[in-house]
Amino acid sequence: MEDIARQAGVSRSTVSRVINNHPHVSDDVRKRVLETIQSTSFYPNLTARALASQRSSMLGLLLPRNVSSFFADPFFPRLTQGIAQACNQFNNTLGLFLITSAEDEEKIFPRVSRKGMLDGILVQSGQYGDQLIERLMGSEMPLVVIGRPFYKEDVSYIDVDNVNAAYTAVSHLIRLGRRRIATIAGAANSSVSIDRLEGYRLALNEKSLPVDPSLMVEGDFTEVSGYYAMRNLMPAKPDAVFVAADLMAIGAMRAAHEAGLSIPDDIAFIGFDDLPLAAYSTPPLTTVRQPIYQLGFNAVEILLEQIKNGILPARRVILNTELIIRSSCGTTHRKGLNI
Amino acid sequence: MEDIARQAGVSRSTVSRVINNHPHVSDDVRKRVLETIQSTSFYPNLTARALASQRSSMLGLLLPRNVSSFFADPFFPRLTQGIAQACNQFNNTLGLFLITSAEDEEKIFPRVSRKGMLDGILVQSGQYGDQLIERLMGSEMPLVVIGRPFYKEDVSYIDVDNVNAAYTAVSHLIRLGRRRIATIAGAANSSVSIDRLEGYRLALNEKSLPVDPSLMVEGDFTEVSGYYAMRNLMPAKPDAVFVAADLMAIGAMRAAHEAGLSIPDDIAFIGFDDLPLAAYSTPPLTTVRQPIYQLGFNAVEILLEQIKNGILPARRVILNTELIIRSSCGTTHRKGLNI
DNA sequence: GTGAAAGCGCTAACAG
DNA sequence: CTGTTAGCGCTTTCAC
Repeated sequence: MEDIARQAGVSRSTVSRVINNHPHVSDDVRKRVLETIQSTSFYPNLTARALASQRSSMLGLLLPRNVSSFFADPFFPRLTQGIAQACNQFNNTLGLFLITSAEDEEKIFPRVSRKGMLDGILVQSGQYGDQLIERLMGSEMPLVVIGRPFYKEDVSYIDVDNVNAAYTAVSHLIRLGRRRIATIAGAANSSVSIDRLEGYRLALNEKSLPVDPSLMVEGDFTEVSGYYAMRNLMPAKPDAVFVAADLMAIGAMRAAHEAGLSIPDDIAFIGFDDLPLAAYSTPPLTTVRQPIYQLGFNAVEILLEQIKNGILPARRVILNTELIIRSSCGTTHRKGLNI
Repeated sequence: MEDIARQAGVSRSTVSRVINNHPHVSDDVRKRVLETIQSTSFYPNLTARALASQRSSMLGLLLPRNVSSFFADPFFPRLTQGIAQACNQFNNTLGLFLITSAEDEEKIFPRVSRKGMLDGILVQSGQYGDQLIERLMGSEMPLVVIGRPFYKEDVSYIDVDNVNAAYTAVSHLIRLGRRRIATIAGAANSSVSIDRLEGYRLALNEKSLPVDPSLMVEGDFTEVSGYYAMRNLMPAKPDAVFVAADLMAIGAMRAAHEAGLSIPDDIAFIGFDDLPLAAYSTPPLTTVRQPIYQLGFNAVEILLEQIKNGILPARRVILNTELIIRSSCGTTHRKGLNI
């Protein structure tokens, strides 16, 4: 920078102003500086800039997950993409922190919670009992939670409307004439699972259908868990299943096929996510599309805005979902009523 | 740091020495400093340290991928995990850079290729024609490529032995009596696909079996592409298929089932990856297990070593794979020879 | 509109 | 073994 200041015949301050697009620089000087920057292929040292300006232009993404679920569920890669693209678009760098153990957390926490390395934090909503988010709130770092946190006083977060999504899906099954509607939920300690289960209950209650525990089983978002969950469900003879993830739905349909059930005649399925897979399963899966990429992208936007304007007031953003109707849920049930 | 130096009654240099575990500090002074650090819950500003020491302790992971493949293939999350855990273990921070367009690359390249923000770079081997790795080699940054690069002069890289893995898998099918062995390869412009295809050819050649183009089709690593690839393969009536990815193998088996073929009696399958899914497919999938997590973890180790000791000589590390035999490939073919 | 000067918070010779 | 003194490469008042 010294060099390019000399070459352009100005001071370092002026070069700095040009680089940072400050006003109050005469056009010709700006042009001259820009040219020498071009010719020198100079690029500012980001560390030095961060130290001087107290802004690193780096955002941290914390993923407090057990090892398996991180790579079982396509949700994370997709979310990460949205975040990464947003970071790039707004000229920020993304730091990735996978927290898979308590030791990880102890190592990572001080690194991310003090001013210095990061301007702000995105954290995936953890499991019930997880204290990470509260600890993070205790620090002065701007924070946006992805997914509804359990203790949500004064945190900004972004989530999809899981309750309503599940409600809509199950209501659809009811409308088609299904009456023994089961659900394969996700892990009970995540807010996602809780909310989807809540939507399931709401829809049943609304139509005065019983909420039967023998029709409710739990998986862990993997294909395999869906397969076994479905086998456990068999004795209860459901005529439809609302599954909290496409991957589990695929596994569940595999179990149904093996048992000789015909889909959707004997049993209907609705998944959640709308993975690319869903359109090509046998039969194609009716599912709830959630804007995962948008979730990540918007989270970055919110975080950046809070970094700029202060962390209060906490913002809450809920994105809508969409029911994508394919053939796994059938049309009106064969025994069914007209709509 | 100023404060804690004063509180401990020493100079800042001494505090620095203690923090960085330098020798030549008396035990009692060290202890005193450590105590005040504890009580103050002081944590050094990493940006300042990076600027002063010219080492950021931050590694960059560059993923030059088209959008879809990044989240279709569980390979990436798993790899990322290995890398993230290694970074954490060695007290480094991981920066994630997804490159999904030429503009992305132009924005990201200067950020990562100059000293300042990163100490070193991990880059996923790109596609044929991709110039990113060469550009990166032109910079002075330590670099480790994950996967065999196309132009491999003087780059350090780490890869699994894809040629040998495919050779072993196909040889196994031959040994079981299969004679019309097809393959569903990955995208032709990736080194992974090329190497696996090479191993396929080697095995056939060794036993003087013809390499029949009608038995060779291409997918893109997704389940769906495997499904359609298998349908394209049907007319050629293969009695076995070596599939370059488990996900595609699952899709291919789905197509085979739909066509009324029995696995492994009519047709055998071998996949690649050994995803958790593979053990639970119908039938359980014989597949090549590759140490993806290790790949990532070791890549970090190599990079860190090069950062410490200089980037020359380039290191090449090839990890071994393992054929996991399940029932999708059958035992000796029903028409078969004894082994 | 531009330059001079003072840091940002830490590390690293260099003395002692 | 410890303190003093310069910086690392940039941003940012504050004068002019």
